[in-house]
Amino acid sequence: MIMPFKEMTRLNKLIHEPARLAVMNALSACTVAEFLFLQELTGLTKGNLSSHLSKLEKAGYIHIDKQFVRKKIPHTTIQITPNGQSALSNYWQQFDHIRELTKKWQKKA
Amino acid sequence: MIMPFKEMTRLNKLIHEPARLAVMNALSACTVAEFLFLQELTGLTKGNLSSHLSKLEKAGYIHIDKQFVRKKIPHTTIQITPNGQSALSNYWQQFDHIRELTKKWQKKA
DNA sequence: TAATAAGGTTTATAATACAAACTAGTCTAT
DNA sequence: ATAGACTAGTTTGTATTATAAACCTTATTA
Repeated sequence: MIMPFKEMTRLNKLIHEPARLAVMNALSACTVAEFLFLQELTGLTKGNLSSHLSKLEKAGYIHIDKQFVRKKIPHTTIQITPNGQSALSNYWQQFDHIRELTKKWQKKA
Repeated sequence: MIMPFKEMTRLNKLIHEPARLAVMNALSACTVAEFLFLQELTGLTKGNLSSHLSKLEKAGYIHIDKQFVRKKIPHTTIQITPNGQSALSNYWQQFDHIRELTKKWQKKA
């Protein structure tokens, strides 16, 4: 019987963290999202959202575009990258697989 | 349309953390488990497992019983508590719910 | 009796999540 | 025209955390 527990401890933690999981899932359904939209969606504080976004960008999972409306007002838009999409779907695939095995293991044990 | 992203950021983090998620799921299928068995199951180092167990115990999710074989050799057994069982099943319920909503949102958006 | 092993715990450290404080510019009221 | 409040974020400080290294106690082996 294959046991899912080692796999569990090796989940992609960059994505697994709840705030980032929320952000990544939201972004995977949007072609593009604004900073404030993401903030409202997730309920995170600005500072917290900002630092999570930085981490995702550093990993190459999202692309952050800072534009200036009429060259003055900052307006940040965020997109998921192909890299980010595939990391997210890998995460879900792995998670679902683990969950299946876990359920089976529960019944056997 | 209900959006799951705020709920996501509020998942029970004590359980959500991968190492502890593994431990809790393993324990929920065992009436009782030994320390070394858990270590092998999860692949965690002793120190790491020990500190995760302490946190789960402090939360009342597990019960740790330290016995001494022939009054000499330590032999630690671990059980999930009713409290822990219900926290775990709440976690999965919430997680599955969130996942459902997420899938629907993906399709709509 | 020195060395190694078993079964853990404690300590040290590096990374993290988070919010408070800050920045830079705009808008409004007086 | 300038004080005050607002917008859209970023940076900084802090408290918590995950992790492994070092340690402890007893038993076993050489």
